[in-house]
Amino acid sequence: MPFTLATWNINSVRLREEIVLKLMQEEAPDVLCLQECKSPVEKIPLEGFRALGYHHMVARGQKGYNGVAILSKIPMEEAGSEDFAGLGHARHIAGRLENGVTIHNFYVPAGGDVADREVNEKFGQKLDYLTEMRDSFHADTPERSILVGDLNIAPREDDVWDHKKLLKVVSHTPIEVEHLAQVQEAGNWVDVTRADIPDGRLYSWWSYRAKDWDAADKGRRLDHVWATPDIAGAAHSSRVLRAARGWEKPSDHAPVFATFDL
DNA sequence: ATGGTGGTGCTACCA
Repeated sequence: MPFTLATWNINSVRLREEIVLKLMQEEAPDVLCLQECKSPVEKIPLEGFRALGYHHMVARGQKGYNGVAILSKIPMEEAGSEDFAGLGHARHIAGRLENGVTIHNFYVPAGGDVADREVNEKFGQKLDYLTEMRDSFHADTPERSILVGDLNIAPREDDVWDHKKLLKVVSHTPIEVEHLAQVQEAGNWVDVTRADIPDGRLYSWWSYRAKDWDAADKGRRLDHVWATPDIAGAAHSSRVLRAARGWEKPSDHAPVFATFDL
């Protein structure tokens, strides 16, 4: 049975319940992975989601910050969560669908403003988080798995609006890109989005601070869909729903989709 | 070189 998955940094699931429902109604992914829910799990507004067929959820939450959730129309059981770098943050949850596919949903630390761990503790935490992700996939090679989320890194030159201007900007520095590449290598992860859409600029995030985000188009591809090689070939129809960045009271991220024929 | 816009929950912290 084919299924469609979407990943979306929602920047408060309670404030943006209406556009989550809109996405569910208009796009109806079978599985919706959210990041930055900014809500304790028990305060996620499930009623409307259930009414649209999303009867299954696995989630981790905390008050005000972080938070990840997987909402699914397909039966799903929890498959663990990790606290990489020992931050005590709700940044990872895993679910296993009834077809045996495991989904890892990550919200990698943003890393603060300065790309130097000596002066910016948050940058060090981001690198450490990625290193521990790498080690965990190295220790336990994932199979039949999908990894999605806001990884807060735009790895390729065509994942940002200006490669040279962003080389020293957190999210596109060489050391972050190298750390992300090591996570990818450790799990043999295939970048499904770029396997599907190999050429051209592609973004999933546009700052709130731009006057006209659409016209300026100073975006970055921070949100990713990866899969293990045993199922990556089943993926197709990848896309970024750019229009969602222009919806009422938008998140600064747009949802990223992929379909798997499994 | 700087400040620009948001969310959360109390005054800054985070993105």
